[in-house]
Amino acid sequence: MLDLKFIRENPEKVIKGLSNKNEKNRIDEVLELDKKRRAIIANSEELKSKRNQVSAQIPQLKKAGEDVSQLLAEMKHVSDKIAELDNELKQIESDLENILLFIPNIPHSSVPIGKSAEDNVEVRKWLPEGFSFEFENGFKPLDHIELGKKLNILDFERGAKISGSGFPVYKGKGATLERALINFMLDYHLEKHGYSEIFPPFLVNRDSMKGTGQLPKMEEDMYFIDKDGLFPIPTAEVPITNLFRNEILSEKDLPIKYVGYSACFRREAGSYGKESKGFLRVHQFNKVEMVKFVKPETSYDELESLVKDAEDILQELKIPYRILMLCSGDLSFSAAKCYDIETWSPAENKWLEASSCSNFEDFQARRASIRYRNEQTKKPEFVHTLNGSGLATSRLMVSLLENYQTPEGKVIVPKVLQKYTGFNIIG
RNA sequence: GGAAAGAUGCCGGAGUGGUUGAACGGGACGGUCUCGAAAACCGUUUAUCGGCGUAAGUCGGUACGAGGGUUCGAAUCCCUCUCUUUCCGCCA
Repeated sequence: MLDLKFIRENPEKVIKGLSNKNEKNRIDEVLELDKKRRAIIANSEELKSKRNQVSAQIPQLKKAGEDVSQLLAEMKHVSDKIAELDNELKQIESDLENILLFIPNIPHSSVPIGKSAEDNVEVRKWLPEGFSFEFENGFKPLDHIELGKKLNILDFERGAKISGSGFPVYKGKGATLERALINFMLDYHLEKHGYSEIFPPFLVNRDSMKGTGQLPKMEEDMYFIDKDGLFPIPTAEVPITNLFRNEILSEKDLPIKYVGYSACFRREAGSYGKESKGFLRVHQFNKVEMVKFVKPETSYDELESLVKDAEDILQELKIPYRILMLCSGDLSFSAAKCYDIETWSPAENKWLEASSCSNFEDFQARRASIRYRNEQTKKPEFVHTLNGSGLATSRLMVSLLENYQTPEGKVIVPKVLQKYTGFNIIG
Protein backbone atom coordinates (compact mmCIF):
# COMPACT_ATOMS: atom_id res chain seq x y z
CA MET A 1 0.00 0.00 0.00
CA LEU A 2 1.22 3.45 -0.80
CA ASP A 3 1.38 6.10 1.89
CA LEU A 4 -1.67 8.34 1.72
CA LYS A 5 0.40 11.31 2.85
CA PHE A 6 2.93 10.62 0.13
CA ILE A 7 0.17 10.49 -2.47
CA ARG A 8 -1.28 13.72 -1.12
CA GLU A 9 2.05 15.49 -1.27
CA ASN A 10 3.45 13.95 -4.48
CA PRO A 11 0.51 13.10 -6.71
CA GLU A 12 2.42 13.70 -9.93
CA LYS A 13 5.22 11.32 -8.90
CA VAL A 14 2.71 8.60 -8.07
CA ILE A 15 0.81 9.09 -11.32
CA LYS A 16 4.06 8.89 -13.28
CA GLY A 17 5.15 5.74 -11.48
CA LEU A 18 1.83 4.06 -12.09
CA SER A 19 1.83 4.93 -15.75
CA ASN A 20 5.34 3.48 -16.06
CA LYS A 21 3.90 0.30 -14.60
CA ASN A 22 1.16 0.37 -17.27
CA GLU A 23 -1.45 0.94 -14.60
CA LYS A 24 -4.51 3.08 -14.82
CA ASN A 25 -4.64 5.38 -11.85
CA ARG A 26 -7.43 6.55 -9.61
CA ILE A 27 -5.34 9.12 -7.80
CA ASP A 28 -7.86 11.90 -8.38
CA GLU A 29 -10.49 9.84 -6.59
CA VAL A 30 -8.07 9.14 -3.76
CA LEU A 31 -7.30 12.81 -3.28
CA GLU A 32 -10.96 13.73 -3.40
CA LEU A 33 -11.92 11.13 -0.78
CA ASP A 34 -8.98 12.12 1.38
CA LYS A 35 -10.12 15.72 1.34
CA LYS A 36 -13.66 14.79 2.32
CA ARG A 37 -12.35 12.48 4.97
CA ARG A 38 -10.28 15.12 6.68
CA ALA A 39 -13.12 17.64 6.60
CA ILE A 40 -15.44 15.19 8.34
CA ILE A 41 -12.81 14.30 10.93
CA ALA A 42 -12.33 17.95 11.87
CA ASN A 43 -16.06 18.37 12.20
CA SER A 44 -16.66 15.23 14.22
CA GLU A 45 -13.72 15.77 16.54
CA GLU A 46 -14.86 19.22 17.45
CA LEU A 47 -18.22 17.80 18.56
CA LYS A 48 -16.55 14.99 20.45
CA SER A 49 -14.40 17.44 22.28
CA LYS A 50 -17.49 19.31 23.36
CA ARG A 51 -19.24 16.12 24.40
CA ASN A 52 -16.27 15.10 26.52
CA GLN A 53 -16.25 18.43 28.31
CA VAL A 54 -19.94 18.37 29.10
CA SER A 55 -19.85 14.72 30.13
CA ALA A 56 -17.23 15.58 32.70
CA GLN A 57 -19.46 18.30 34.16
CA ILE A 58 -22.58 16.22 34.43
CA PRO A 59 -21.65 14.16 37.50
CA GLN A 60 -20.58 17.32 39.30
CA LEU A 61 -23.80 19.14 38.52
CA LYS A 62 -25.76 16.09 39.62
CA LYS A 63 -23.86 16.01 42.87
CA ALA A 64 -24.68 19.65 43.42
CA GLY A 65 -28.33 18.68 43.00
CA GLU A 66 -28.89 20.62 39.80
CA ASP A 67 -31.28 19.61 37.07
CA VAL A 68 -29.32 18.27 34.11
CA SER A 69 -32.17 17.05 31.92
CA GLN A 70 -31.81 20.02 29.59
CA LEU A 71 -28.10 19.28 29.17
CA LEU A 72 -28.72 15.58 28.57
CA ALA A 73 -31.16 16.35 25.81
CA GLU A 74 -28.69 18.70 24.22
CA MET A 75 -25.92 16.14 24.38
CA LYS A 76 -28.20 13.50 22.94
CA HIS A 77 -28.52 15.71 19.93
CA VAL A 78 -24.73 16.19 19.70
CA SER A 79 -24.15 12.45 19.96
CA ASP A 80 -26.63 11.78 17.18
CA LYS A 81 -24.81 14.23 14.96
CA ILE A 82 -21.47 12.58 15.80
CA ALA A 83 -22.88 9.16 14.92
CA GLU A 84 -24.08 10.53 11.62
CA LEU A 85 -20.68 12.01 10.77
CA ASP A 86 -18.84 8.88 11.86
CA ASN A 87 -21.01 6.70 9.66
CA GLU A 88 -20.25 8.92 6.72
CA LEU A 89 -16.56 8.80 7.61
CA LYS A 90 -16.59 5.03 7.82
CA GLN A 91 -18.04 4.78 4.34
CA ILE A 92 -15.45 7.15 2.92
CA GLU A 93 -12.56 5.39 4.61
CA SER A 94 -13.74 2.04 3.35
CA ASP A 95 -14.06 3.43 -0.20
CA LEU A 96 -10.60 4.90 0.11
CA GLU A 97 -9.11 1.66 1.39
CA ASN A 98 -10.77 -0.27 -1.43
CA ILE A 99 -8.98 1.90 -3.94
CA LEU A 100 -5.64 1.99 -2.14
CA LEU A 101 -5.50 -1.79 -1.81
CA PHE A 102 -5.63 -2.10 -5.59
CA ILE A 103 -2.91 0.47 -6.28
CA PRO A 104 0.42 -1.27 -6.94
CA ASN A 105 3.81 -0.19 -5.70
CA ILE A 106 5.64 2.31 -7.88
CA PRO A 107 9.01 1.49 -9.51
CA HIS A 108 12.30 2.61 -8.00
CA SER A 109 14.18 5.29 -9.93
CA SER A 110 16.83 2.77 -11.06
CA VAL A 111 14.25 0.57 -12.80
CA PRO A 112 14.32 0.79 -16.61
CA ILE A 113 11.09 2.06 -18.09
CA GLY A 114 9.42 -0.37 -20.44
CA LYS A 115 6.17 -2.00 -21.47
CA SER A 116 6.70 -5.73 -21.22
CA ALA A 117 9.15 -8.58 -20.67
CA GLU A 118 10.88 -7.62 -23.91
CA ASP A 119 12.13 -4.45 -22.31
CA ASN A 120 13.82 -6.22 -19.42
CA VAL A 121 17.54 -5.60 -19.23
CA GLU A 122 20.10 -8.40 -19.03
CA VAL A 123 22.49 -7.47 -16.24
CA ARG A 124 24.91 -10.37 -16.42
CA LYS A 125 25.25 -13.96 -17.50
CA TRP A 126 27.13 -16.88 -15.97
CA LEU A 127 28.15 -20.03 -17.80
CA PRO A 128 29.94 -23.00 -16.27
CA GLU A 129 33.46 -23.71 -17.46
CA GLY A 130 33.47 -25.54 -20.78
CA PHE A 131 29.79 -24.83 -21.36
CA SER A 132 28.54 -24.54 -24.91
CA PHE A 133 25.08 -23.66 -26.18
CA GLU A 134 25.58 -26.33 -28.87
CA PHE A 135 25.77 -30.03 -28.04
CA GLU A 136 28.64 -31.91 -29.69
CA ASN A 137 28.25 -33.89 -32.94
CA GLY A 138 24.81 -32.48 -33.58
CA PHE A 139 23.40 -34.38 -30.58
CA LYS A 140 19.80 -33.45 -30.03
CA PRO A 141 19.12 -33.08 -26.30
CA LEU A 142 16.01 -34.66 -24.84
CA ASP A 143 13.64 -32.38 -22.97
CA HIS A 144 12.84 -32.92 -19.31
CA ILE A 145 9.58 -34.68 -20.07
CA GLU A 146 11.25 -37.25 -22.31
CA LEU A 147 14.06 -37.70 -19.82
CA GLY A 148 11.62 -38.04 -16.94
CA LYS A 149 9.68 -40.72 -18.76
CA LYS A 150 12.70 -42.62 -20.03
CA LEU A 151 14.39 -42.67 -16.62
CA ASN A 152 11.10 -43.30 -14.81
CA ILE A 153 11.61 -40.40 -12.44
CA LEU A 154 8.70 -38.12 -13.36
CA ASP A 155 5.07 -39.04 -13.98
CA PHE A 156 2.84 -36.29 -15.27
CA GLU A 157 0.03 -38.59 -16.42
CA ARG A 158 -0.53 -40.23 -13.07
CA GLY A 159 -0.26 -36.83 -11.39
CA ALA A 160 -3.08 -35.69 -13.66
CA LYS A 161 -5.09 -38.76 -12.70
CA ILE A 162 -4.85 -38.26 -8.99
CA SER A 163 -5.10 -34.44 -8.91
CA GLY A 164 -5.35 -32.89 -12.37
CA SER A 165 -2.90 -31.48 -14.85
CA GLY A 166 -0.07 -29.50 -13.34
CA PHE A 167 0.46 -31.79 -10.39
CA PRO A 168 3.61 -33.75 -11.25
CA VAL A 169 4.66 -36.89 -9.43
CA TYR A 170 8.34 -37.46 -8.69
CA LYS A 171 9.36 -41.07 -8.56
CA GLY A 172 12.37 -43.07 -7.42
CA LYS A 173 15.61 -41.24 -7.97
CA GLY A 174 13.63 -38.26 -9.24
CA ALA A 175 11.96 -37.90 -5.86
CA THR A 176 15.29 -38.27 -4.11
CA LEU A 177 16.90 -35.71 -6.40
CA GLU A 178 14.13 -33.23 -5.68
CA ARG A 179 14.55 -33.70 -1.95
CA ALA A 180 18.33 -33.42 -2.27
CA LEU A 181 17.98 -30.16 -4.11
CA ILE A 182 15.77 -28.69 -1.41
CA ASN A 183 18.07 -29.79 1.39
CA PHE A 184 21.17 -28.61 -0.39
CA MET A 185 19.72 -25.14 -0.96
CA LEU A 186 18.48 -24.80 2.61
CA ASP A 187 21.79 -25.93 4.09
CA TYR A 188 23.74 -23.65 1.80
CA HIS A 189 21.80 -20.53 2.74
CA LEU A 190 21.97 -21.44 6.41
CA GLU A 191 25.70 -22.14 6.45
CA LYS A 192 27.11 -19.76 3.88
CA HIS A 193 24.68 -16.86 3.86
CA GLY A 194 23.61 -16.48 7.47
CA TYR A 195 19.89 -17.12 7.17
CA SER A 196 17.73 -18.74 9.85
CA GLU A 197 15.34 -21.46 8.88
CA ILE A 198 11.57 -21.22 9.03
CA PHE A 199 9.21 -24.06 8.28
CA PRO A 200 5.95 -22.19 7.81
CA PRO A 201 2.30 -23.24 7.60
CA PHE A 202 1.17 -23.89 4.03
CA LEU A 203 -2.32 -22.49 4.64
CA VAL A 204 -2.80 -18.87 5.62
CA ASN A 205 -5.68 -16.54 6.40
CA ARG A 206 -6.98 -13.60 4.40
CA ASP A 207 -5.11 -10.98 6.41
CA SER A 208 -1.80 -12.63 5.57
CA MET A 209 -2.61 -12.72 1.88
CA LYS A 210 -3.57 -9.07 2.04
CA GLY A 211 -0.38 -8.23 3.91
CA THR A 212 1.96 -9.37 1.17
CA GLY A 213 -0.25 -8.05 -1.63
CA GLN A 214 -1.73 -11.20 -3.19
CA LEU A 215 -5.16 -9.97 -2.15
CA PRO A 216 -7.44 -8.42 -3.07
CA LYS A 217 -6.17 -8.02 -6.62
CA MET A 218 -4.98 -11.53 -7.47
CA GLU A 219 -7.70 -13.51 -5.73
CA GLU A 220 -8.57 -15.36 -8.96
CA ASP A 221 -5.07 -16.84 -9.08
CA MET A 222 -5.23 -18.19 -5.54
CA TYR A 223 -6.60 -21.46 -4.28
CA PHE A 224 -9.10 -20.97 -1.51
CA ILE A 225 -10.53 -23.35 1.04
CA ASP A 226 -13.92 -21.83 1.60
CA LYS A 227 -14.91 -24.05 4.48
CA ASP A 228 -12.16 -22.70 6.69
CA GLY A 229 -11.39 -19.37 5.03
CA LEU A 230 -7.80 -20.38 4.30
CA PHE A 231 -5.56 -19.98 1.27
CA PRO A 232 -2.93 -22.54 0.21
CA ILE A 233 0.18 -20.38 -0.11
CA PRO A 234 1.44 -19.42 -3.58
CA THR A 235 4.89 -18.90 -2.02
CA ALA A 236 6.51 -19.10 1.42
CA GLU A 237 6.92 -15.34 1.14
CA VAL A 238 3.37 -15.04 2.47
CA PRO A 239 3.65 -16.84 5.81
CA ILE A 240 7.25 -15.78 6.43
CA THR A 241 6.73 -12.08 5.73
CA ASN A 242 3.59 -12.15 7.85
CA LEU A 243 5.46 -13.56 10.85
CA PHE A 244 5.85 -9.99 12.07
CA ARG A 245 2.51 -8.60 10.96
CA ASN A 246 1.31 -6.00 13.46
CA GLU A 247 4.59 -6.02 15.33
CA ILE A 248 7.24 -3.46 16.16
CA LEU A 249 10.75 -4.89 15.97
CA SER A 250 13.90 -3.59 17.64
CA GLU A 251 16.31 -1.80 15.39
CA LYS A 252 19.12 -3.96 16.74
CA ASP A 253 17.35 -7.10 15.50
CA LEU A 254 17.60 -5.93 11.88
CA PRO A 255 18.34 -7.20 9.36
CA ILE A 256 16.36 -10.40 9.89
CA LYS A 257 17.08 -13.03 7.24
CA TYR A 258 14.89 -16.11 6.94
CA VAL A 259 14.98 -19.01 4.56
CA GLY A 260 12.24 -21.58 4.31
CA TYR A 261 11.04 -24.42 2.19
CA SER A 262 7.43 -24.75 1.18
CA ALA A 263 5.28 -26.30 -1.44
CA CYS A 264 3.66 -23.55 -3.53
CA PHE A 265 0.15 -23.66 -4.92
CA ARG A 266 -0.96 -21.61 -7.89
CA ARG A 267 -4.17 -21.81 -9.87
CA GLU A 268 -2.53 -20.20 -12.90
CA ALA A 269 -5.99 -19.32 -14.18
CA GLY A 270 -5.95 -18.61 -17.89
CA SER A 271 -2.54 -20.09 -18.68
CA TYR A 272 -2.59 -22.47 -21.60
CA GLY A 273 -0.45 -23.61 -24.51
CA LYS A 274 3.02 -24.99 -24.80
CA GLU A 275 4.34 -22.68 -22.11
CA SER A 276 2.47 -24.89 -19.69
CA LYS A 277 3.78 -28.34 -20.59
CA GLY A 278 5.60 -30.51 -18.10
CA PHE A 279 7.27 -28.53 -15.38
CA LEU A 280 7.08 -25.20 -17.14
CA ARG A 281 3.82 -24.27 -15.48
CA VAL A 282 2.43 -26.33 -12.64
CA HIS A 283 -0.14 -25.89 -9.87
CA GLN A 284 2.12 -27.25 -7.17
CA PHE A 285 5.86 -26.93 -6.95
CA ASN A 286 8.60 -26.73 -4.35
CA LYS A 287 10.53 -23.64 -3.51
CA VAL A 288 13.15 -22.49 -1.06
CA GLU A 289 12.41 -18.87 -0.30
CA MET A 290 14.58 -16.17 1.26
CA VAL A 291 12.89 -13.29 3.08
CA LYS A 292 14.56 -10.25 4.60
CA PHE A 293 13.36 -7.53 6.95
CA VAL A 294 15.75 -4.58 6.78
CA LYS A 295 16.21 -0.93 7.60
CA PRO A 296 15.02 1.28 4.72
CA GLU A 297 18.42 2.79 3.97
CA THR A 298 19.96 -0.65 3.41
CA SER A 299 17.29 -2.29 1.30
CA TYR A 300 18.88 -1.78 -2.12
CA ASP A 301 22.20 -3.21 -0.96
CA GLU A 302 20.27 -6.09 0.55
CA LEU A 303 18.58 -6.67 -2.79
CA GLU A 304 21.93 -7.04 -4.52
CA SER A 305 23.17 -9.53 -1.93
CA LEU A 306 19.89 -11.42 -2.13
CA VAL A 307 20.41 -11.97 -5.84
CA LYS A 308 23.98 -13.11 -5.21
CA ASP A 309 22.76 -15.58 -2.60
CA ALA A 310 20.50 -17.17 -5.20
CA GLU A 311 23.24 -17.08 -7.86
CA ASP A 312 25.64 -18.94 -5.59
CA ILE A 313 23.34 -21.94 -5.65
CA LEU A 314 23.40 -22.07 -9.44
CA GLN A 315 27.16 -21.67 -9.55
CA GLU A 316 27.53 -24.55 -7.12
CA LEU A 317 25.21 -26.62 -9.29
CA LYS A 318 27.04 -25.39 -12.41
CA ILE A 319 23.87 -24.46 -14.22
CA PRO A 320 24.05 -21.63 -16.79
CA TYR A 321 21.94 -18.60 -15.93
CA ARG A 322 21.41 -14.95 -16.63
CA ILE A 323 20.15 -12.07 -14.52
CA LEU A 324 17.48 -9.72 -15.79
CA MET A 325 16.49 -6.41 -14.29
CA LEU A 326 12.75 -6.20 -14.83
CA CYS A 327 11.47 -3.10 -16.55
CA SER A 328 8.74 -1.00 -14.97
CA GLY A 329 5.96 -2.63 -16.99
CA ASP A 330 6.96 -6.17 -16.00
CA LEU A 331 7.22 -5.57 -12.25
CA SER A 332 4.82 -7.46 -10.02
CA PHE A 333 2.13 -5.71 -8.01
CA SER A 334 4.08 -5.21 -4.79
CA ALA A 335 7.63 -4.81 -6.10
CA ALA A 336 9.61 -1.57 -6.42
CA LYS A 337 12.49 -3.35 -8.10
CA CYS A 338 13.05 -6.91 -9.17
CA TYR A 339 15.71 -9.15 -10.68
CA ASP A 340 14.77 -12.41 -12.34
CA ILE A 341 17.20 -15.26 -12.60
CA GLU A 342 16.71 -17.45 -15.64
CA THR A 343 18.37 -20.80 -16.15
CA TRP A 344 19.20 -22.29 -19.54
CA SER A 345 17.11 -25.04 -21.06
CA PRO A 346 18.98 -26.64 -23.99
CA ALA A 347 15.95 -28.62 -25.18
CA GLU A 348 13.62 -25.65 -25.15
CA ASN A 349 16.51 -23.58 -26.39
CA LYS A 350 15.58 -20.75 -24.11
CA TRP A 351 15.94 -19.23 -20.67
CA LEU A 352 13.49 -20.21 -17.92
CA GLU A 353 12.62 -18.07 -14.92
CA ALA A 354 13.78 -19.89 -11.80
CA SER A 355 13.98 -17.07 -9.33
CA SER A 356 12.62 -13.63 -8.71
CA CYS A 357 14.31 -11.34 -6.20
CA SER A 358 12.41 -8.23 -5.20
CA ASN A 359 12.58 -5.21 -2.98
CA PHE A 360 9.11 -4.19 -1.84
CA GLU A 361 10.40 -1.22 0.14
CA ASP A 362 7.67 -0.40 2.69
CA PHE A 363 4.77 -1.49 0.46
CA GLN A 364 4.17 -4.82 2.21
CA ALA A 365 5.28 -3.48 5.58
CA ARG A 366 2.60 -0.80 5.41
CA ARG A 367 -0.10 -3.29 4.44
CA ALA A 368 0.95 -5.72 7.13
CA SER A 369 2.08 -3.08 9.63
CA ILE A 370 5.60 -4.41 10.16
CA ARG A 371 7.70 -1.76 11.87
CA TYR A 372 10.85 -1.24 13.85
CA ARG A 373 11.67 1.33 16.45
CA ASN A 374 14.20 3.82 15.12
CA GLU A 375 16.72 4.23 17.91
CA GLN A 376 17.44 7.85 17.06
CA THR A 377 13.91 9.16 16.72
CA LYS A 378 12.40 6.56 19.13
CA LYS A 379 9.52 6.35 16.69
CA PRO A 380 8.14 3.27 14.93
CA GLU A 381 8.95 3.21 11.23
CA PHE A 382 8.13 0.73 8.51
CA VAL A 383 10.79 -1.84 7.67
CA HIS A 384 11.60 -2.70 4.10
CA THR A 385 10.83 -6.26 3.07
CA LEU A 386 12.55 -8.29 0.35
CA ASN A 387 12.28 -11.80 -0.89
CA GLY A 388 13.77 -14.04 -3.48
CA SER A 389 13.48 -17.62 -4.57
CA GLY A 390 16.56 -19.48 -3.65
CA LEU A 391 15.31 -21.25 -5.82
CA ALA A 392 12.17 -22.86 -7.24
CA THR A 393 12.89 -26.50 -7.94
CA SER A 394 10.61 -27.25 -10.85
CA ARG A 395 12.14 -24.91 -13.44
CA LEU A 396 15.53 -25.58 -11.96
CA MET A 397 14.91 -29.31 -12.38
CA VAL A 398 14.26 -28.75 -16.08
CA SER A 399 17.63 -27.08 -16.54
CA LEU A 400 19.38 -29.57 -14.32
CA LEU A 401 18.10 -32.68 -16.09
CA GLU A 402 18.65 -31.25 -19.55
CA ASN A 403 22.11 -29.84 -18.91
CA TYR A 404 23.37 -32.91 -17.10
CA GLN A 405 22.10 -35.49 -19.60
CA THR A 406 24.60 -37.73 -21.34
CA PRO A 407 24.42 -38.86 -24.99
CA GLU A 408 23.20 -42.22 -23.63
CA GLY A 409 20.19 -40.54 -22.07
CA LYS A 410 21.38 -40.78 -18.50
CA VAL A 411 21.58 -37.89 -16.07
CA ILE A 412 24.63 -37.16 -13.97
CA VAL A 413 23.93 -35.84 -10.48
CA PRO A 414 25.69 -32.52 -9.85
CA LYS A 415 28.68 -32.98 -7.58
CA VAL A 416 27.29 -30.90 -4.69
CA LEU A 417 24.10 -32.95 -4.59
CA GLN A 418 25.74 -36.35 -4.48
CA LYS A 419 26.15 -36.45 -0.74
CA TYR A 420 22.42 -35.70 -0.48
CA THR A 421 21.27 -38.25 -3.06
CA GLY A 422 23.66 -41.08 -2.27
CA PHE A 423 24.02 -41.83 -6.01
CA ASN A 424 25.85 -39.97 -8.76
CA ILE A 425 23.99 -40.96 -11.89
CA ILE A 426 20.41 -41.67 -12.90
CA GLY A 427 19.82 -44.33 -15.54
C1' G B 1 -17.08 -32.28 17.54
C1' G B 2 -18.95 -31.31 23.13
C1' A B 3 -18.12 -28.40 27.89
C1' A B 4 -15.88 -24.51 30.75
C1' A B 5 -12.75 -20.30 31.57
C1' G B 6 -10.37 -16.26 29.57
C1' A B 7 -8.39 -12.04 26.10
C1' U B 8 -6.18 -5.01 29.58
C1' G B 9 0.29 -1.30 28.34
C1' C B 10 7.20 -4.23 26.94
C1' C B 11 5.75 -8.39 30.81
C1' G B 12 2.76 -9.87 35.17
C1' G B 13 -1.67 -8.12 36.98
C1' A B 14 -5.82 -4.57 39.24
C1' G B 15 -10.04 -2.38 37.65
C1' U B 16 -18.17 -3.81 36.87
C1' G B 17 -20.91 2.97 34.09
C1' G B 18 -18.23 9.47 35.16
C1' U B 19 -10.34 13.14 36.23
C1' U B 20 -8.52 5.25 34.39
C1' G B 21 -4.47 6.01 28.88
C1' A B 22 -5.27 2.98 32.75
C1' A B 23 -3.61 1.32 40.15
C1' C B 24 0.31 -2.01 41.89
C1' G B 25 4.62 -5.03 40.72
C1' G B 26 8.50 -6.21 37.21
C1' G B 27 11.50 -4.89 32.97
C1' A B 28 13.96 -1.15 30.04
C1' C B 29 16.06 3.74 29.76
C1' G B 30 17.99 8.40 32.18
C1' G B 31 19.78 10.62 36.79
C1' U B 32 21.70 10.81 42.09
C1' C B 33 25.33 7.99 44.94
C1' U B 34 30.27 5.17 43.71
C1' C B 35 37.08 4.64 41.63
C1' G B 36 33.58 1.38 39.06
C1' A B 37 29.45 -1.83 39.85
C1' A B 38 25.41 -3.63 42.86
C1' A B 39 21.77 -1.88 46.20
C1' A B 40 18.84 2.29 47.38
C1' C B 41 16.40 6.67 45.84
C1' C B 42 14.30 10.11 41.94
C1' G B 43 12.43 10.45 37.05
C1' U B 44 10.95 8.63 32.07
C1' U B 45 8.67 4.73 29.26
C1' U B 46 1.62 2.67 24.26
C1' A B 47 -0.03 3.42 19.49
C1' U B 48 -2.73 5.99 15.98
C1' C B 49 -5.58 10.02 13.49
C1' G B 50 -6.69 15.33 12.62
C1' G B 51 -5.58 20.89 13.13
C1' C B 52 -1.53 24.61 13.51
C1' G B 53 3.98 24.72 12.75
C1' U B 54 9.88 24.09 8.17
C1' A B 55 10.76 21.74 12.86
C1' A B 56 11.17 20.80 18.14
C1' G B 57 6.37 21.07 19.53
C1' U B 58 1.38 22.08 20.66
C1' C B 59 -4.06 21.56 20.80
C1' G B 60 -7.77 17.95 20.06
C1' G B 61 -9.90 12.93 18.68
C1' U B 62 -9.58 7.52 19.03
C1' A B 63 -8.01 2.78 21.01
C1' C B 64 -8.34 -2.13 27.13
C1' G B 65 -8.97 -9.20 21.19
C1' A B 66 -12.42 -7.54 16.56
C1' G B 67 -17.13 -5.63 15.02
C1' G B 68 -21.92 -3.81 16.39
C1' G B 69 -25.53 -1.98 20.30
C1' U B 70 -27.38 0.63 24.99
C1' U B 71 -26.07 5.58 27.36
C1' C B 72 -25.26 12.55 27.97
C1' G B 73 -20.91 9.29 29.19
C1' A B 74 -18.36 2.25 28.31
C1' A B 75 -12.18 -1.26 29.84
C1' U B 76 -16.71 -1.74 32.80
C1' C B 77 -23.70 -3.45 30.54
C1' C B 78 -25.87 -6.30 25.91
C1' C B 79 -25.16 -9.02 21.01
C1' U B 80 -22.00 -11.34 17.18
C1' C B 81 -17.30 -13.04 15.74
C1' U B 82 -12.06 -14.43 16.37
C1' C B 83 -8.34 -16.38 19.21
C1' U B 84 -6.13 -18.75 23.69
C1' U B 85 -6.22 -22.23 27.80
C1' U B 86 -8.29 -26.57 30.34
C1' C B 87 -11.35 -31.06 30.31
C1' C B 88 -13.98 -34.89 27.22
C1' G B 89 -14.22 -37.24 22.26
C1' C B 90 -11.48 -38.30 17.70
C1' C B 91 -6.73 -38.74 15.54
C1' A B 92 -1.12 -38.55 12.20
